[in-house]
Amino acid sequence: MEARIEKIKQALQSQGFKLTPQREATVRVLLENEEDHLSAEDVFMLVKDKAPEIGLATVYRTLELLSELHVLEKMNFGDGVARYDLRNDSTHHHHHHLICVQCGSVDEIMEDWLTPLEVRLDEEYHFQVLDHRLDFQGICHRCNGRGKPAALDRSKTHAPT
Amino acid sequence: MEARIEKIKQALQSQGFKLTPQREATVRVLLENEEDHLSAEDVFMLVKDKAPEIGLATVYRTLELLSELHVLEKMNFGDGVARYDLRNDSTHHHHHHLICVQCGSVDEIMEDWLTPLEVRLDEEYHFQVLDHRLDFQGICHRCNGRGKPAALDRSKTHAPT
DNA sequence: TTAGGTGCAAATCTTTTGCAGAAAG
DNA sequence: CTTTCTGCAAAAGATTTGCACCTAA
Repeated sequence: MEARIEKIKQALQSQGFKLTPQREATVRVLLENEEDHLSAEDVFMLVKDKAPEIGLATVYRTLELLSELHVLEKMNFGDGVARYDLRNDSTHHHHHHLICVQCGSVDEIMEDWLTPLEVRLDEEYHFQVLDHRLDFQGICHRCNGRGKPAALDRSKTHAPT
Repeated sequence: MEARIEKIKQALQSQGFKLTPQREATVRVLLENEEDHLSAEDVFMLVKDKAPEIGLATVYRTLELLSELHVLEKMNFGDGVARYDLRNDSTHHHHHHLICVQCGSVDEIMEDWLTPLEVRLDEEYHFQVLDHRLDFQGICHRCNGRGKPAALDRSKTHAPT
């Protein structure tokens, strides 16, 4: 935990930004809720517990800044709010989501299934892939009663609102 | 063109809705700009040429209604506005987008590359896929100077704003 | 002391909604 | 007539911005 904060601190400082108490509180909230896909409002309410004087605008500015530094990923599941996801270290981050149309949950798959496709894109479409995102809409294991699959054991979940 | 409007009219009427002049003008704009991914505002401005008295709220209501009828697909590329895409007939629609981080263009791939993955999702993740969406961020053929690939000849493009 | 940061409130932008009147079956 | 639909204006909700003050190298 501390090591990851230190790393984020360095990412900020390398670009001339500071890890202020407000930013640190925000980062801690993100680290503590890494399994979820929090919205700015979610983060704001959680940060208020640690630093009640913080303003919503500061949270937005922090999330925006961390997104630009590629510490966070800003994403949109179509529910009207942006959600943010910490990127794991320096390794490629793969965004494969299982979005349940019934309960609204979002599970995240940690495997990368797209490398072969990226090769094809380069060769057949002359497109140089920098990042990707893959979302599936459907019925999750909770709603279809088939039980939790072993493959999801290391997944992140964003519970429905 | 007329045949497709007739089909949409039937989709509306089968659910007790009418193809009003405003809705028809909206649908015609969508048909005439099928290669683009228009926002509600885009559609509104184009519809005004045909029917200057139309209100923005009507456009929003029409787009929402057509999305619910699965005539349109509502999507979000992270630029702050919802964009709409006509679905092709009754066949499955595959949403594979090449989003250029440099010029902002969005090309659409019409192939479906994900069927094998959907099988795996069912078997390994107990997730029943209803729909999917795959976005790649990167540098497009226009920006990297490698020329237009033959594979893109039947693609849709949403030009940068 | 100087650039970066913050909180607050106001502003902006997209989208939705209430309402009274219009259109269609 | 009764339901659906429309335009307008107002409202709502998310995000951004202007500004005066603050805080660290």
